Amino acid sequence: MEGNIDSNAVAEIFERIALLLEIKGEDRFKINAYRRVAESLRNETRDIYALYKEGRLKEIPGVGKAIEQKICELLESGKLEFYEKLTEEVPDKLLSLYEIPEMGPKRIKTVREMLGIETPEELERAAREGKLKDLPGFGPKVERKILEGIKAFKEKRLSSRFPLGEAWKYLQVILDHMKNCEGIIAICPAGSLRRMKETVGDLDILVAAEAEASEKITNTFTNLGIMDEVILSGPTKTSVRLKGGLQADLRIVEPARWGTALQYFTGSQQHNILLREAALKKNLSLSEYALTDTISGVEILCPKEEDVYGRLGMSWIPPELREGTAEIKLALEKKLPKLIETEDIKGDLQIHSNWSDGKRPLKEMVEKACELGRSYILITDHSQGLGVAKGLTPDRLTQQWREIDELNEMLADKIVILKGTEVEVKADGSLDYDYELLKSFDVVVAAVHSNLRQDRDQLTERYIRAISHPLVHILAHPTGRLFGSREEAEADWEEIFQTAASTGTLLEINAHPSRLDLSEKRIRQAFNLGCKFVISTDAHDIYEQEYMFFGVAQARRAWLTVEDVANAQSLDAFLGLIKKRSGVHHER
DNA sequence: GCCGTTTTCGGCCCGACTGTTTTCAGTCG
Repeated sequence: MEGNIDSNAVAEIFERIALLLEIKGEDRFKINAYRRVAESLRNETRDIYALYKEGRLKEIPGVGKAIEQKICELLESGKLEFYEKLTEEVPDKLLSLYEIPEMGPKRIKTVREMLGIETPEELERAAREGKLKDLPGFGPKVERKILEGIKAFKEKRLSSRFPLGEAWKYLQVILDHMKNCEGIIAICPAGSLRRMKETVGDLDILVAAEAEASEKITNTFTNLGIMDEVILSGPTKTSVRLKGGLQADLRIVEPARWGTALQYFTGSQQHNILLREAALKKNLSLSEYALTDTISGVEILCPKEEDVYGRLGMSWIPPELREGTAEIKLALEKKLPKLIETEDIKGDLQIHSNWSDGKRPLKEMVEKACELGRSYILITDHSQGLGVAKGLTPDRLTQQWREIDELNEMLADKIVILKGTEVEVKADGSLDYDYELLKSFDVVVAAVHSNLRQDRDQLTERYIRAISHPLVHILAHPTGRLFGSREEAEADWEEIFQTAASTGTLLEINAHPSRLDLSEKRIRQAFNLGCKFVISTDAHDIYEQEYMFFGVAQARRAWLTVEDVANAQSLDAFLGLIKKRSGVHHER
């Protein structure tokens, strides 16, 4: 059973401790230790209770004796005396002051000690009355910036992140706009977009160019059609706000320093910190400009990113793994897994046509799949009960199968079209087609679309019943989340994944950018419980079949390899996986 | 407070930018 404190909740406590210790003026290395553990815990996908019970908490990077004890205390009692003592000294309501731009630990400490300010409201009043500008470390400009910051804070304009798919569309517009600009030797996204994080804070774009070309490139960038305002612009760095609110940063570097610059701007911050620490152990100091020998002071330029990692004795680390977890250690040992790639995907296992709610005829969807080099696809139009999606009755299914047969004949040397369904899981966990009909599909994909707000136990039971059905091969977009409009359904995912593992039901990683479901954390959790996966586009239009790479990226972020993904196998191997499972269950 | 292919003690990423400064502190990524 999952407890009520998960690793995210523990991370939150340690993050708060770090921030409070900063205000208190504690040793900055101790503060970093807490911050690092918080970051590790946010990335931790193993069940923290299990680690605790097995005495393996120290496996979490950054957890030593003292922090291990604190985690134990939290898990046992739900409280932490150290934290409570700390907040007597430094009240935690001060933390909201960190939300205001320009307010860091030193200034928070100052306003508290000199003016007794503890909240944004009190800070705003003092700023309006002009009381801040005379404090040490403040001044008229800081005071004005703080007032502007509070305004943005109140209007909730700060720090909103964009779904990866949206940020990616903006990126395409920018790349398209820049592609004919003279002087660009290389251009590449960096930051969390390059790491394919499911949400993106801002768009970092790196350009390699000689210094003379900088002005022209900058001008091209700031003349973007989708640009709202230029925030700042210099010879090497330009920041703009795009219409819609996303910030985009352009950075121009000389080609000889491309490797270190791309490495630095890709991050994550935690990854960079650990990488730079590892560099220092080899007497090399790493910055975005170069590796510098700390003894001789000689600069080593790295034109390629591979050079940076290579010089540090590591294999190149895929951006999706650069979160400061275990990747640097494994790269040093040259033991990084070979991650799955989009080119490894042999078949797409969720495709809709205008037989149900897809926008295009079956034939066009199949032709696109051929063009993308798929060797098999599964047509998964909706089942009859999903009226809003023109779900198929048995009669219409028969007609559809006739068309599939014809297409299979016509395209026999190119692709195999499998007959499938995205069958509705009803509120009680039963399926929307009867057993006999289900048996006639090549592959059955089950999905929950309605009543996602059932109570937790009911919903869990419903999923388990569906997964345990002997004819269900794949569970589509398992948690039902939709970016910006629907959170993951509340259910006991650990139990559900355990059932999927024991029944051999494959879990879908839905590549559609509005879903990305399972999330990377859930993939990892399911993987640890022994599940296998498929990655499907859930395409409802031709072009959406190209979005496979979004799903593959999430799989990569969860460290999956070809072996973990059923549709990265040949058709025979894939069907073997499915048959084996059905066989086992038919014997019951 | 953590950590160890030079260390169980003595280290702990690096730089840009801004504004308040008289040589640098604070914030940010």
